[in-house]
Amino acid sequence: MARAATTSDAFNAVAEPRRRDILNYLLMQERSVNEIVDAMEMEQPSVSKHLKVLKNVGLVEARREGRQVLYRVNAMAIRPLHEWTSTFERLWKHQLLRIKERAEANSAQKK
Amino acid sequence: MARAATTSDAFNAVAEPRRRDILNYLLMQERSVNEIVDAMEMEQPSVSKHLKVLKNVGLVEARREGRQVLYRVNAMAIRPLHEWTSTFERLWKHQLLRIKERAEANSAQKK
DNA sequence: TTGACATATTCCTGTATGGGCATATATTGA
DNA sequence: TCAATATATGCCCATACAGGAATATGTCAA
Repeated sequence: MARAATTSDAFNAVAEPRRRDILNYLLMQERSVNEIVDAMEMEQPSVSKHLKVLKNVGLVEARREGRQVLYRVNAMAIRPLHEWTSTFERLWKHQLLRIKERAEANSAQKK
Repeated sequence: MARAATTSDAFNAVAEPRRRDILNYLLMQERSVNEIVDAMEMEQPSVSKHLKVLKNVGLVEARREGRQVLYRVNAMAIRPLHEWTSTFERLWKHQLLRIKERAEANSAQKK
């Protein structure tokens, strides 16, 4: 078996950096394909293909407006990622706390 | 160009479901390779390879204990994922709020 | 040193990728 | 209907996988 398809879930879809770039760009407002092309400095076919992947996993939605197609983020599709990472939040907070404690102990010692 | 290497960053590393499974399993405590093999029901070489990828991007750390090698999660490496997804948090909360409002308006109408 | 246990590495292969390029499809206005 | 604009799709190719099988490396105990 090869790697899981990019369209298999949001995790695989956002693994590609350019697709994260696109999502970041769409964060503020919906955009036409050409706006994305200009902003990302990518070839138009590339952008269309990335948008197709993002759409397949529900990370973006599209609507036609005349000749243009406007894409927008569907933030809900990012929630599973957020929730999965949150599972580890307690761990790194604990880790940060220990780092902080150590730093304080260190500076106290230097006095 | 092909897909980015699984070892290029945490995003690519956790795109693989089995690797997320392993991280989930390591969440509670550090584990030897064989413990992971048993729990995940995967072949030992597979587990070792996944662990190598995870280690390459800093998602796990290892220490030798006699014949065994014990792996543990390095939660800090998951933070970038968490922070990136957090960027979209406002959006889905807004979306959830609107859904809630609509539901309430609907039930009020039915009265 | 040797054998047994634990883990890592190598080789193989089918598969899906992302970019570049050309071209198809869709929509509008004349 | 035709040309122009906007977007999507198809094809090619080099690449990197993930799993399976075999084997190498490392560590301990006798």
